[in-house]
Amino acid sequence: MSDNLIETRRQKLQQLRDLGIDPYGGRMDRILPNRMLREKVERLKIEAGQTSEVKNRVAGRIVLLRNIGKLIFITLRDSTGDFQLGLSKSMLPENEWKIAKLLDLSDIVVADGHLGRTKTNEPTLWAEHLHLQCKALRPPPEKWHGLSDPDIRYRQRYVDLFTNPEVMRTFRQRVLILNTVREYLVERSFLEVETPTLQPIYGGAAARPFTTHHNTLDIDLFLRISPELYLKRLLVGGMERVFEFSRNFRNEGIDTRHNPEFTLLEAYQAYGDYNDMMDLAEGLVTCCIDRLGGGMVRKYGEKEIDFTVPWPRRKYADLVKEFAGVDMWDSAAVRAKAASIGIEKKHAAEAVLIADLYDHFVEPNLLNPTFVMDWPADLCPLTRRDPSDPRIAQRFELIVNGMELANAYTELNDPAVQEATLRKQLAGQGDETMAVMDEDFIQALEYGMPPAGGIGMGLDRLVMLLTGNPSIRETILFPLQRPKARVPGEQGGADSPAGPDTAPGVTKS
RNA sequence: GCGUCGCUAGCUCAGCUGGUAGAGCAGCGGAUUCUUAAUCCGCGGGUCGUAGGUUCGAGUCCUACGCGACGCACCA
Repeated sequence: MSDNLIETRRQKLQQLRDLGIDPYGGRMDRILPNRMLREKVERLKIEAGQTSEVKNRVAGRIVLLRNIGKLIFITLRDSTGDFQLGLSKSMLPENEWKIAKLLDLSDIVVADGHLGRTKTNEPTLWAEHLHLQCKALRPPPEKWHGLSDPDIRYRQRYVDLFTNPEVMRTFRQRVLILNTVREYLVERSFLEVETPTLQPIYGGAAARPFTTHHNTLDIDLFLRISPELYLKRLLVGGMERVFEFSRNFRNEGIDTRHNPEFTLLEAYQAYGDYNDMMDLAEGLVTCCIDRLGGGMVRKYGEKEIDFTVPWPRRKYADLVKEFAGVDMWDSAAVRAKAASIGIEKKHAAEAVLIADLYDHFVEPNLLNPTFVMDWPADLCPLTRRDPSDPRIAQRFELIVNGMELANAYTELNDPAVQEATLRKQLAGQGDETMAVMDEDFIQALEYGMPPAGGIGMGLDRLVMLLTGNPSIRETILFPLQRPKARVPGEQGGADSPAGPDTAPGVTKS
């Protein structure tokens, strides 16, 4: 049936073998990335129709193939871009010309030859030798429209990456952003650390966890929802500045801003406070934008977001007053306003109602980066209270396009207050999946933690905003998808590769 | 979990108020030494997401289920 396309390629594979050619290639040195080849053609000032004497090697996947008989033009793609390869019957050894005639879209090749430009001025490597590096058995998607079905794009990201250059570009930019964040912090004496992903007690955020089990110890464990409590232990230990790129796992819904596993930057700075974290956030993001290029005013869908610093630092209460028209300390007004939008939780703490008003009226309306600071203390169990007003906690969220990009505190380092707020938090949440008190964390605080500022920044979301992608799934290489049911008897499939019963000893680690 | 929309060839998509499936690209055969989504001539390719139902007749209408996208809820 539909295996005709694959069967045809299998036959070509056999023809290649009959020619004495290994269709799966091997080691190749001195490969120049396509972007460098392009730059080189510019530097050599080669004119249309000319070919230089300099020899080069090109490698890539065939994404376009134009067969003109005794002349074949191939567009090769690598992660840096495309480059044209010219194959001429008169320039290739006889056997290699036979390979050329058996090439298909998606095959991977290496070629040696001279850089030049065609008569139509296209930078081209004219091949003297052609090396087949991998015969592709499956055909690529449509060459003009590419692969657009999001389902297939996410499940078969490998096809998405070599088919859609803008996808490759996003993930290369993600690498640049993460490297920039790392360098920025390392330059400022932050130590990059790794703390447990498997935790016997989870905390540091409010979310349902994934659970797992360790067989030998016979204990249940949780995949971390946050590294916060471990990083604070390091402050106690004397590491004054620490950060971690933390993969967090939250057993919650999936939408354009949430993936069950996501990457959070968490950083802590002893003797600092949340004002330092605002400076840090501005510095980090600005530095990333400088590296990416494109300026501080960036397109995001139909909108434009202005990242020019300094970003407004607004008080939570002022914003609630401005957008909801309510004094958040006026209990009756808060309840009335909440009721007016259909929020009527009889037993809800007042802080929860205030948060509902904020979520409804304020947050969606903040487009440009805005620090929302000084939150109601009852919403912030891990945050230091304002010395002059205990109702307020020294916390901010950084909001961009109505989305929480970062969350930061002046950290609470009073063990007595910490224990009290955590117990209050636990009491308010009757859900049996909620955390138990982390006694060791309290004990650590009793040994003494320096005052500190701490921040958590969603790196996937940062990549969304800076690359202009509307969904977090466009910034995560393999976002979670529900597995498709296998058709009995069908080989392969588009699912995630390894099942749970993968034989031991086959992994590299 | 709820709602809306979608699922037709390997890919991108048409297919009206029900009448028995189409295009482009890819593929196959042929021509072609400067193409750029190459071009020209010819050819093959489908369990219309799955299972039921209505009907003389279903890609089209109905029901259920599966998967996805978006929105809502959840995510302090």
